Order: sequence, then structure tokens, then C-alpha cells
Amino acid sequence: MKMKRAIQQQDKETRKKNILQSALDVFFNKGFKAAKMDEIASNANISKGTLYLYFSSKEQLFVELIQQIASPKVNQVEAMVNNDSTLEDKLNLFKQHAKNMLVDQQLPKLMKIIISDSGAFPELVTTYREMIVDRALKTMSQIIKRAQSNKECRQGDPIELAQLLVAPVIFSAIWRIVFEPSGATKINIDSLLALHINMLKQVLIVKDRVDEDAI
Amino acid sequence: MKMKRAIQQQDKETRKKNILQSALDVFFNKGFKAAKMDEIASNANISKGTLYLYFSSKEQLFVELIQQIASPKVNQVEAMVNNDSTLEDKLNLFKQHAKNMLVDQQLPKLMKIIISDSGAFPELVTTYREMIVDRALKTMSQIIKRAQSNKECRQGDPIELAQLLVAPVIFSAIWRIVFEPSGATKINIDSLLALHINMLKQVLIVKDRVDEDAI
DNA sequence: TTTTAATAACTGACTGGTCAGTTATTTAAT
DNA sequence: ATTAAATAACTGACCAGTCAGTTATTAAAA
Repeated sequence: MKMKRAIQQQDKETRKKNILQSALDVFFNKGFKAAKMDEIASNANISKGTLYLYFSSKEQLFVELIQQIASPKVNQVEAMVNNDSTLEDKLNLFKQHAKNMLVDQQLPKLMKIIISDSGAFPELVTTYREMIVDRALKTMSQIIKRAQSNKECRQGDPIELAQLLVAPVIFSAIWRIVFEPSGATKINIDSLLALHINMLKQVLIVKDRVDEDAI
Repeated sequence: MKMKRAIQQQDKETRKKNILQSALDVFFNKGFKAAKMDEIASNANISKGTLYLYFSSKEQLFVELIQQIASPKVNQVEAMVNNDSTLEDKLNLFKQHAKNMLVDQQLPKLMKIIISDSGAFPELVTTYREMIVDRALKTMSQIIKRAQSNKECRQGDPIELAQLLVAPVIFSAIWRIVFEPSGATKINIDSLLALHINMLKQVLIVKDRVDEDAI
């Protein structure tokens, strides 16, 4: 298949996007070592030579891929803390964000790549953790901390509570990405997240007990 | 280094165990494709040729490794349901088992290998899931189901409740295996599991309310 | 407008290194 | 002396990265 040439800067950026999308698929399916540059190129409808006009090496393509996908997610995660609704509202918002993330799959795929190649690219794991994981957990633990100082939330280490909040999302991501493709029964994301968040609300949220005190 | 010959059947089995242990390390660190048979052999203090006296191919070694490690864990998991203590006792037992698993690391390492090479070995994912994951989840959901019919546990889909019970264990496994080696703050397994199980007890376990009814 | 020179995008055959798997040889045990 | 365990040298398939050559596009000359 012949590809039209990318003359304009804009076309070049589109091409780069195509390559990165193709690379995401291939790295996701095969892992870094088993991924072939030929396959990445042909999935993007270009030759291997052209691929090397856009990325200087397999490793550079890999690293850039991680960063390109990760960076837009970062702020999105942190935006959650910057509004002053109740803890309950924030948990609902979290549920919504988590669902979108699981449906869209980009971040779960990235997570799988990171897990797979963590041995070969420890610096990349650090980057990913600092960019995404630590920030998300920190955000959630801040929300909890604030709610605790408002007496809106029960006591307990905010970091651990944040980890417990996030855990079922990670579980779902792995389930969908690893097990569902080879025949596992599908999880119902909505239902699982709803149950999780409801149970969490029940334990975390301190209710005003004015009525009962009045008995 | 020269290795003493394995003449006796018993020595051969010991050698096989050594190879499998070495293979676990290498496959865990590198993934299937990047793992070198030379490295697996030399870590087991034998030559590559000798390795091929025990395993006919890299893939066979890989598959056998998964099964060898997985099978002893299976019964161990299921044993939990076969005693008729209270739900609270069972949750405490679960906590203990989960902790041991996370400290010992074998199953988490296996999990990482499965995740990494799920694309290349879908049948293996199925095997692993049927042998370990489905059985563990089924066991836990049965426990919950029974407790529900005893009115010991609140209502809710037992499978989803089992997934929520297990999720923080998976989270911890990934954290320890992927993030801690590249500088993440260490999680306190005991403390996190204790918090998790306590919160779960609080939501799940239906308490006798005889005292309050008497008001 | 047509022709032609210059440029930049693109290609795929090739190279050099790597590694799974094989085999000829050595070594130890009986 | 015979058997079998172990080795290390070997082979060939594979693939990241290169580069000489091709083609589309633009620019300039006629």
C-alpha cells in the first residue's frame, strides 16, 4: 500500500500520531522485545525506513509513546480535587472517571505495557509512577484528608484509604485486559464500581446523627 | 563451573527444580521473548546443552514452569472454604493467606509473567485463570453466599463482593513487584490488609441487633 | 504553459549481531 | 569398555537499524 506523502507539518504530526497508535497496539500485544518495527510500520501504512525518519530507535519510540499517552491524563486526574463539593460527590465523580478510563482502555493498556517491561525499563516505571500513580493517589488521599478534617469522613490513614479506593479499578483493568480476551466472564464495570463506591460511602462517610441523638 | 552429574532419578528432579527456579527469575525479569536460555542455564549452573536434556524447548519450559508453580497453590486456596467457622473467622483467614502470598512473592511473580505474556500465550492465560483465579474467586464467593443464607452477611452479588475482597491483594502484588523495585514508598501489607478487612467486616457482617430492638 | 532541475519523503534489500536449538566431542561412572 | 551426562562449538533464522536508490512535489527556467 502506497501512502501519500506528509509534506505539511500538520500531516507529519498526523503521521506521528498514527505511528504512535500502531506502536501502542504492537507494544501492548507483544511487549517491547517481541514487538517488530516492521509490524509497527506496516500497521501505520508506511515502510520501516519511514518509521526511522520519525523515531530514531525502537527505544525512543517506546519512551515517547509512554509519555505521549500519559501526559494528557495527568491534569485530568488532578482536576478532581479542585472543587469543593462533598466527599460523596467526589466519590461519585471518581466512579465516573474510573468508568471512562476502563471503557476507553488507553490507560489500562499503558499499565499493562509498564508492568510487562518494568524489568527492562526501571526509569520508565519511575516516570510513570511519578506522573500518574503517585499523583492520582495523592489527589485521592488529599480529598480524604480534607473530608476527615471536616468530620465528613471517618479516621484512618488517608494514603491507605486511597489505595483501597483505587484497588478495584486496577483489578478491573487487569481483568479486562488480561482475562476477558481469553474467555473469562465479563465484569460489569458499572455494577462493580457502584457496589464498591456504595460500600465505601457506608464505611467512610460520617452521617449527622442529630435525629437519633434526639431519641 | 563444572556440575556434578545427575545420575539418580532424585538428582535429576533436583536439577529440574533448580532449572525451574532459575527460569522463574529470568522469565519474571525479562518476559518470555527477552529471556535467554543461556542465562537460565548458567543461573542453574549448567550449560545450555544440559538444559535441553531436561526441557525440549523454551516454550515447554515456560508452560511447565507456570503449571509447576501454580498447581500446589490451587488446593491451598480451596481449603479455606472447607471449615464451618463464622464469616469473620474466614475473613481473618483470608487476610493471613493473602499476607503470606504477598510476602513469599511466588504467586505475584507468576501473575506478572502471565500479564506480560498474555498476548503471546492466550491458552496459558486460560489455564492460569481456570486453575487459580476462577477457583479462588469461586471459593470466596461461596463463602459469602453461605454467609448470606445464614443472614450473617448483607445482600449483594457474591461474585462482585469476592472481587472487591480480592482487589486490594492484587493491587498490593502489583505495587510490590512493579513499583517498589524502582523506588516507590513501600506499602505496609499488614496495615493495609487489616484496614481493608476491617472495613469489609463493617459493611458485610450483619450484627445481631437484639439490644437495640429492645429499646 | 511546459520542461527540467532540485529537493525531500519514502522504500526495501542488506548487514551485523543475537539467540534458540543441534551436534560432535569430552568426561565421568559402572 | 560401555553407557550416558554434560559441554561448547556450531548453525540458521530472525530482526533492528542503515543506506543507496526511487518517486512525488516544488521551484525555476525556457
